[in-house]
Amino acid sequence: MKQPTICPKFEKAISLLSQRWTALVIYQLLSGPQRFNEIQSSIGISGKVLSDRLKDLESQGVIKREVIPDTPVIIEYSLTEKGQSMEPIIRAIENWSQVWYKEETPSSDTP
Amino acid sequence: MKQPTICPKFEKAISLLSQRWTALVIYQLLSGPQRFNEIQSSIGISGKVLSDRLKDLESQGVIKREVIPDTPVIIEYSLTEKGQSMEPIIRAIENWSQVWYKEETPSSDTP
DNA sequence: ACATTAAGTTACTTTATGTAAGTTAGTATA
DNA sequence: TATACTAACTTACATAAAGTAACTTAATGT
Repeated sequence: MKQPTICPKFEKAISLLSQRWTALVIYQLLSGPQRFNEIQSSIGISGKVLSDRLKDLESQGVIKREVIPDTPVIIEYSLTEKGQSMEPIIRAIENWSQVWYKEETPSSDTP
Repeated sequence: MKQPTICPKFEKAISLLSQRWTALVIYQLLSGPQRFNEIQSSIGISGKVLSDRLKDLESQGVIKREVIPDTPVIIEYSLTEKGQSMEPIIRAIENWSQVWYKEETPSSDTP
């Protein structure tokens, strides 16, 4: 028995953002257009899932895929206006995380 | 080869929010303390996963679980200060969704 | 005594994600 | 000319997360 009374637009946005990696991909592209391998190595996602996500985000109009006929061909992903307009969401998350997560000592320099 | 250069605090926040249902649970609790079944039926989540999420969010200090010794006992979930402070994130998502998703005609009243 | 309700839990199935190897096209190097 | 190399993916297979439905427990209510 499902009777979610939640606004369908909001639900769509939530289901987009609560897919794993989606927010990180968008975050990454906020710093400018990037290529497949750049995104992959900077956020540590598997090629398979990144490929899925990029297709998905492209079909939703959040990012665009551009083929640059260099040799060999370069494929560049960037945010559309729709994607760019998600910046406030990402910044809100970033801001919250700075307030609520305390510094750790992840460095194992001194054993 | 993983070398994510992303701020660990931000990553934590993202991994919290990109778990399915997490944002909707928080959204739901923004309108006040609620009981298990209320949350379940309002967002359409399964009991199993809601149970998981509530434990998770509680252990992360985002929500609190309160046992009210009525008869039978009432269990009420509400946002902590940490949880409450996620409101700007949720509102940013809400706002974006209103701008970027156009009205649909989900009603099948007129075939 | 039997049914009902809230708040879960359990067992099992389906879907999503991860891993690693393979593909394709176009050079670059031996 | 043959072998290597790189970017951008795919594919096949393994593991983890989510969904479904039935079950549990404790305390009523009929």
